[in-house]
Amino acid sequence: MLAKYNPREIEPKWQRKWADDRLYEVVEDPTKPKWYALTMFPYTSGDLHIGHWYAMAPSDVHARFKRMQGYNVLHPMGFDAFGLPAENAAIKRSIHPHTWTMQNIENMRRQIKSIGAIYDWSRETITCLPEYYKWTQWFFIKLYEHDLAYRGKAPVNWCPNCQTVLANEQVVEGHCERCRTRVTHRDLEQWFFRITKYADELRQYEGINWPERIKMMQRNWIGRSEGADISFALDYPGVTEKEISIFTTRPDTIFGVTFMVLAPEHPLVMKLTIPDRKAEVEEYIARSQRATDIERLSTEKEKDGVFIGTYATNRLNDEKIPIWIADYVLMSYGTGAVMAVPAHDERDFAFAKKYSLPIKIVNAPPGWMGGKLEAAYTEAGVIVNSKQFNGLPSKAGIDAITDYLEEKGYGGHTISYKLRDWLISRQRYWGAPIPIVYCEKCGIIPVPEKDLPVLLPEDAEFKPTGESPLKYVEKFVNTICPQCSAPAKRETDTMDTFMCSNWYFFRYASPHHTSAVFDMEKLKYWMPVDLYTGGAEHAVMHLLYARFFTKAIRDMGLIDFSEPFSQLFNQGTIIAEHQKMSKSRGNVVTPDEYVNKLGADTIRAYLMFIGPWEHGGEWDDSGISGISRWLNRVWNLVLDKYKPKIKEKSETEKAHIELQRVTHQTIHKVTSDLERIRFNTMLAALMEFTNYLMKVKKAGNVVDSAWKEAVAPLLLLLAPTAPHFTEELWQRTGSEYSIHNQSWPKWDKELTKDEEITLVIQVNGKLRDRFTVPVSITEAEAWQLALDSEKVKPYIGGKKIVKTIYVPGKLVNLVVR
RNA sequence: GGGGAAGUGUCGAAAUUGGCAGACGAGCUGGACUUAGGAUCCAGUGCCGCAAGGCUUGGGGGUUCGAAUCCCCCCUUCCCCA
Repeated sequence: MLAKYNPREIEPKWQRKWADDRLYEVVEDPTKPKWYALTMFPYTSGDLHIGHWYAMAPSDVHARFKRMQGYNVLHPMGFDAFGLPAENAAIKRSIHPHTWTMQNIENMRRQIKSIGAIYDWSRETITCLPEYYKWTQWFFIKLYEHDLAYRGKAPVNWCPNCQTVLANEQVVEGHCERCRTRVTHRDLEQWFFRITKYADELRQYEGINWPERIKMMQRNWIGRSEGADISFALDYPGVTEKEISIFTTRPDTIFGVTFMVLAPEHPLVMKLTIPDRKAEVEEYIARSQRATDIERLSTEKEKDGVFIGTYATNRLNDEKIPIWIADYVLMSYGTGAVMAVPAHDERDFAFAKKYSLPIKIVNAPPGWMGGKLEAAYTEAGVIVNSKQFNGLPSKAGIDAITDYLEEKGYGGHTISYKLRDWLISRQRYWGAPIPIVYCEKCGIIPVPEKDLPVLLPEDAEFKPTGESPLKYVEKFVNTICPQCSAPAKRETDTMDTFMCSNWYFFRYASPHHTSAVFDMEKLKYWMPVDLYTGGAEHAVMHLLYARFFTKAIRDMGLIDFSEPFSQLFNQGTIIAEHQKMSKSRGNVVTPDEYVNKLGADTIRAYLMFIGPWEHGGEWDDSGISGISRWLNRVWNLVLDKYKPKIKEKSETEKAHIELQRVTHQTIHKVTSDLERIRFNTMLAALMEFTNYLMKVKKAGNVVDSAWKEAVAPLLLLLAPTAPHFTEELWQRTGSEYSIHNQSWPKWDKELTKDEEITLVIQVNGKLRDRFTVPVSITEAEAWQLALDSEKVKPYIGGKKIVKTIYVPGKLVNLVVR
């Protein structure tokens, strides 16, 4: 009686053996080509769901494939362990964030191990441990020393009811996530990284293989636009500012300015508002704070605003123009002020119509006779009503007018980005403390390297106060100045967790190195990452920050490459009940019960089979039995003894050649699908191969050695997908341990060649007949076949053949009339 | 609103990139075997039609001998926007 496939028994057995043998521990080996395969490390939320498997299992399959191809493969795993949920758990359930996080890691590590991946656990990296965040702090200081970190004022989300600062993700449609109170803003002194310095370089993707989609998203995020800064004169009693600066991409239309619009939160608004408009302006500002940026920028929403009662002067024609505020101008973009040219901007046009503001045409559309415009004319035209610039095409006008402004000192060429400097201060406990000391005498002093890490004190209060909990830990705050030894205070904000995930992939190269941030030799061997896989939700922030960081430390001379991830691949999202899986929605699908019932190998294969990896999709376990059945068939196919019905080789020639051909075609197909990251079709090919082998087995028409030559590749090709299953079969068929140390099968191109093809006969492009013919068929023979076909004759009888098309190996097409 | 991706059987999806539409699975329908199982094996399964045959890749138009694939317009869904 044949032993049954029992994953519950064999999976833990092999996992134990692989761990005992340290099969997947990896060391630098200059004799082998390296392959660094990285999956985005998970946040320590507590438990793993099927979405984590979807990220980890297929990438492990690819890494295993590379390993069998002879690469020295680094495939590490770790945990993104700092962050707000740990602190919320502390507040809600009185459990210390450290305890909560480490417990979660324990659980998640156990769950991840059940996948059966080749993770080298000796390299595990956890961002909330001092041995890691010491170096996060070290990098902060490097950035500070290179003028890439600075302090500045920035608004934070503030809940007046909870009296606390809120992270963006805690603000839901303008309200506090916890108490539903309307969120307001407050200015705080905070730390920034000067990512904008790299804005232009970050738009370039030379030498890296990234999805167009992600590059597009990053470029949009950076949002470069060329234009001009132009200052308008101000003269308002009691206000020291004598000018106001705007950014525009259309300086060629400056003579058409009929009003100016400031963002409601522009610092000059309250200073410039005349007394009897104050109430109205204040009310508008309050109202605009409720809208999100997306709502404010929507062209569907009717533009509204308020005149603040003051005028600015257009220095090019000395016209006085009224200053308005409107929420379609954002403080965060450009200078927070725009010159409004209603004739040539859609939003300005709508605004001018609504408030009956003048519309002055300065850029004439082709054939314009001086009449009024029905809508804003935003295309290129010819400059009119603009003094000495009249007659210039608008494109040339942009330069001419900007040059003139520059000459007069009223402004000049500039490039504006949507990208803002990266605010990294968090008024939170559970993060890496910013290693800075404030001394009354010496000012801002970075903590010296020898004093790192600045440890998070264990005994902080996590009650929401609106300030960092660290502020109330006296032992932490009070220190001495590293420079003059006078009493001083520590910075109490912690760093954004994106700073931790910014560089973890560097750490895996030498995770336990203590004398420096990296072991340079090892770093040089492994970096950059050859294939980085993860969800598209990190398209901008994490991936952009990691690129910025890499370029920044390159410029410090720490490394000599510019891009951390040579290839990027985004898998899709697994959803459940038509929504993203999340604890709060209660639709989390846990893999544990599936592992228990069906085994990891089945789930690995199923996740890859449901569709292209980049698609993701609804979790639906109804199809999983197809994989189960298939693996059971393979199990029986391999273990149930093959009984050839023939003895002499000559009899078997034709069947043997065909078996070889199918085998080699399968090797070719599986290899190229793995290379292209098309796991679903790879599995379909393996299933077809299995079906074919079942037929051969039933027929018994090849000799035993030929059979074995086909079964071995089947197991090897399946090994990355079903590592435990194939290891067991490999052993049971008496082969040498471990299957995972075997070489990837190679195909012989000669053997893959078909002897016969299907020749398709078309008439006027429509299929009329088909023949199985030898590949060697000549064009003349093909035509003979077509013309003699009984099925074709009725379609050509009595008609004239006007054209013939012959596609060798595929079809003939007769065009008749 | 802007930017992006995608629409193919009952369902998940294939189609080596302009050349046999629906591979491989799921489901369903028959059948075989039966120590009655949600097991295994065999056959069938896009739609209309008794058939010959016709129709069919969200809808409409176009290019081409030939279009799921390329171009234009429209519709729908999903993703991203500190």
